[in-house]
Amino acid sequence: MVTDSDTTADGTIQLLWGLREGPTRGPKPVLSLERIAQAAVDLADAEGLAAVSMQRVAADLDFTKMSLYRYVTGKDELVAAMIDLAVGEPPTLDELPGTTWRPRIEAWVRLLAQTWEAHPWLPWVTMGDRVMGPKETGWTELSAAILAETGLTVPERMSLARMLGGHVRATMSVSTAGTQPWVNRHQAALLREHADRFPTLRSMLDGDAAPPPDYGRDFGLRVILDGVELLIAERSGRHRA
Amino acid sequence: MVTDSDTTADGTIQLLWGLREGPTRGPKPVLSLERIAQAAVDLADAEGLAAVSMQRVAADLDFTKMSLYRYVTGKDELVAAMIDLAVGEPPTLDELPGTTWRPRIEAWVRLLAQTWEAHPWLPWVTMGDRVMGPKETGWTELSAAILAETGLTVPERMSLARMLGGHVRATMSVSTAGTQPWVNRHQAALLREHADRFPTLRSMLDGDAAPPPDYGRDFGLRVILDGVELLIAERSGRHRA
DNA sequence: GACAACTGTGTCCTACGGATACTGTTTCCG
DNA sequence: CGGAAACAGTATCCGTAGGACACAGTTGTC
Repeated sequence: MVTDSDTTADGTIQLLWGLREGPTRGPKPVLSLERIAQAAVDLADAEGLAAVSMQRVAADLDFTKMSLYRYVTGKDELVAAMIDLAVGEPPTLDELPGTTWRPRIEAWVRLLAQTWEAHPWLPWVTMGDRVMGPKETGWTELSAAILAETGLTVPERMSLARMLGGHVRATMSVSTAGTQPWVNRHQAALLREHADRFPTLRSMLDGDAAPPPDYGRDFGLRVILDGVELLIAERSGRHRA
Repeated sequence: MVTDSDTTADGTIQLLWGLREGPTRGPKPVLSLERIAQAAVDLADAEGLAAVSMQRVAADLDFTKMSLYRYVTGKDELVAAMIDLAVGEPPTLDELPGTTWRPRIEAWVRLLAQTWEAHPWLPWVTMGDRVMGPKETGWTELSAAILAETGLTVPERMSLARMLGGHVRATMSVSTAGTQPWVNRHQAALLREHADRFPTLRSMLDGDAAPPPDYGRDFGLRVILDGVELLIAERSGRHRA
C-alpha cells in the first residue's frame, strides 16, 4: 500500500507530470488516464474512498479491471492521479483579494478548504511523504509566493504553509452529531459517566457558547496569522533598534 | 473499513472503557485484549500499520486468526485498542513544568509529539470521527484543564486543543531525504525542471537557511501560542476599557 | 503483407476481513 | 455427581481486494 521506493516514485512522477511516452504503434487507446481518474474521483466523492477499487472504477467505465493497468501501474498511481485531478488548478495571485499577504493567505486557505470539502477523502490521502502533481505543486507555489512578502526565512515560510494545510485538514472531517461540535454524542455520554476523571471536559459539555459552524477554522486561522504578524513586528522592531 | 454506525461504536466503547462483561462459565481465556493489542502495536511499530493484519497478529501470538475475534469484534476495534494502548497514560497537571498555561501546553505538545514519534502510525489512525478511549480522553482532559486558564470560550479552547494536535500531526511523517526539509528529492528535481511554473519554490531550493530538525514544530507552536496570547491581551484590554 | 507493438480480456494467484460450524473445556445447577 | 449450558480456540469456507501473466485482436511500419 505504501510506496516505499524510488522506482515507484519515478513511475508516478512520469504519470503526473506528463512524461509517459505515448506509443504510436498499436491500437488506439479507448480509455485515458483522465477518464479513469475522473471516474475514480466521482466514485470517491459519491461513496467514499473505500468504494474506490480497480474493479469498481473499471465497472463504472464499462471496462475490465485489468485494462486500467495499461494507464496506471497500480492503485497508488491511480490515487495520485485522483489527487491532482481533484485538487484542481490553483487560482493566480491576482485573483486573490487584497494586496498584502494576510488577506491573500486567508483567501488561499478558504479556497483550499472549499476544494477539500468538495472531496472529503482528500485529507486522508494527502498525508505523508508523496510526490505532488503539478496542480498541487501550483497551490504550494502560490502559498510560497504569498508568504514571500512576510520576510520570514525559507523554512519558516514552508513550515507555515504546511501548517495552514494541516489546519484545513484538522478543521474538517469531524462528526456533526452532538450538542458540542468538539465531541460526538458517544463521547459526551462517556464524559458524563466519568465526570470524576474528566472534570474539565465534563464541565465544558454544558456550556452554551455558540459553536462555530466551521469547527474553529476561522478562529485558528486568526490565531496563527496574528502570531505571524507579531513575529514580523518583533523582527522589524529589532531591525530598527 | 470506516465504522459508520452506532452498533459498531457501542461495541468499541464497551471494549475500550472496560464495559465488556467477562463471562464466568466456559474455559479460561488464554489470550487477552491487552496481549493482542500489544502484539499489534509492536508489529505496527516495527513494520508499519500495513503489516498489521489479523493473520499476522495472531501468528505473532501463536494463535489462529479467528481466535482474536473472541476478544475483538473486528479490525476496527483492534485498531481502537491499539490507539489507546499506544497513546498511553497522560501526565498529570503537576508533572508539567511551569505554573502558567503557556509552558504547560508547550510541554503537553512536546510529550504528545514524543509519544507519536514512538508510534509513527498513530497520526494516520487518529483522524476522523472516532470514539476515544480513556487514555486518549485523558490527554484531551489535560489540555482542556491547561487551557482553562486562558479565559477563552469553550469552543475556542477545544478548537485550540484540536489545532495543537493537528499541528503535531502535520509536523511529523515527512520525508527526510532532501536538501531542504520541506521537499523530497523527487520534488526538488521537478521544481528545478519546471522553474518557470514554480519560480518561488524554485528560488527557495537554493536557500541555505538552517533547516529545523523538527520540521517547524517549535516554530509553529510559537506562532500559535503568540497568537493566543495576543488574543487574550486584546480581550483583557477591552475589558479594562 | 509480415511483423512488431500495442490495447483490452480472461484466468489465476495471494492476502485480506469475516461468517459459520465445529471440538474441547470449564462451571454451574439440579 | 453428572449432565447441560456457556464458553475458548480451531478449521473451513466465502467474497473481495490488488496484481501477475498469457492471450486475442488491432494498428502502424518496413
